[in-house]
Amino acid sequence: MSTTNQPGDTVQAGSSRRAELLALAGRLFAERGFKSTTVRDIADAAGILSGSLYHHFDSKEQMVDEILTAFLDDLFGTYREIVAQDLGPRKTLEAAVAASFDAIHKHHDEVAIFQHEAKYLVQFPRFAYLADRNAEFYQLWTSILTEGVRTGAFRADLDVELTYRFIRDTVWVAVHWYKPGGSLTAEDVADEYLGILLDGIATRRGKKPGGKGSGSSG
Amino acid sequence: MSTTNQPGDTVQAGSSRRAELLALAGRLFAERGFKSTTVRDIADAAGILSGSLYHHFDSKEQMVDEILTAFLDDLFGTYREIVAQDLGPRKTLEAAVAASFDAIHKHHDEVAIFQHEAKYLVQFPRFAYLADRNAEFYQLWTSILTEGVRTGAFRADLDVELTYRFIRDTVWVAVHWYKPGGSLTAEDVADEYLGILLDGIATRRGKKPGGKGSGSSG
DNA sequence: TCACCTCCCTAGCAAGTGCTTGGTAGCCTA
DNA sequence: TAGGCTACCAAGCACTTGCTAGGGAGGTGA
Repeated sequence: MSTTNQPGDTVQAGSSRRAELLALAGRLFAERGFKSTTVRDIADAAGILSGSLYHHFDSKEQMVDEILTAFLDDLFGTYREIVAQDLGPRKTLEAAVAASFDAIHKHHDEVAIFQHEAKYLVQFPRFAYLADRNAEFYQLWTSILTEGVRTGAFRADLDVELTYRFIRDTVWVAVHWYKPGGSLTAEDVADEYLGILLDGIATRRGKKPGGKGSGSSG
Repeated sequence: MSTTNQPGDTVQAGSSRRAELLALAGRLFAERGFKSTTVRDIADAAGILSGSLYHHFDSKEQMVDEILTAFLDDLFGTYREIVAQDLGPRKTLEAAVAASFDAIHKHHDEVAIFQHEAKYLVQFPRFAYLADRNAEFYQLWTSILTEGVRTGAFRADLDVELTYRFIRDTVWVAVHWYKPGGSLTAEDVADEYLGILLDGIATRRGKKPGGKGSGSSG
């Protein structure tokens, strides 16, 4: 796209009406899924006809693309800031978890879309960047965990790969039940989760740390 | 449906061809989602035409209904057996987690379908039973946790509601990455997860002396 | 031989899909 | 007052969707 509109071009990204439509589309994509949301659904929600959407966007794909790109740029910017602060493994993990729950709070629809649609969308060349983001995400968390094991902040017998998956999943899947504006703030949830993740739910009973979970303690 | 087939009825549930088709449909529903899987996709996978599916099934909905019903009957049967054994909170939790990962191993597609489609399907009267199952699931886990807090097996300051969500989510979302036949068995994964859930990933430092970490940073 | 069964095919319908085309009303600027 | 802009509508195209109607091949039992 050139810097000035050519006749027939869709509207510039700055338009406020465009932003409204994107937000509406995001809400529906998050609720019903990308494929299951029709352009007529989006248009109905906006009070216009489906064809009119194509004044603003080239395609339905472009809508979800813009939503995800903006969100991921923002989220990974935050992650990089956290890592750059060099807080040590434990504090870095705490900050990254908090930032993730904060993202669920502030960008609820976007997180839901990313979580549900990335696997499907990434197969299309247009969305190849989603794979890069996933790789960066993996790198971020596993290096925190590995460093923590090295320094002794985290248990030496930790399976970093599995722990990464558990953290990733638990954090993002919270988008299913976390409601912005509910009684629990994102901070509350992050604190409670970090409590479980770092120290576990069991009480200490003279049990040796580092043992596998199935030790007898009736 | 009556006990004998009427002309025009679909085939009885016992047919082996029918079971094959159900398994194929389950695989596709799990991979692409229920709405995004077309009857032509299923028929293609089976090497027949889409219309021929309607010899075996009344509708696409019936397919997913049968898949979910059979799976949930099986899963909740297992849960009830565990609870009936009265093992105490910690062992009950361990057994329930293990049973859940085992379900992911043995009924991978079904778990994926349940996890992704329940929220959408439950809005239709036919699938109202999904809400009952969710309620039973909630009851199962929160009573284990509450009992554990009462007996002192779990931390007194535990937020049972939140902890329930974390456990539920982490367990089921593993269906995304757990591959039956991979290097990790469902038991391995369950053990590792229980290790994190019960004792946390952090080494003991602030709480009690005796951990090997020396408090290097933050 | 015949009815009846399972399993599948051919052909197609009505509704819904993303998207396109040509046009219009109102606003702003020179 | 002409020209260009934004935002939309009306109509419809090519295709996909779940599902249906009617039929036929091959097997089974009486």
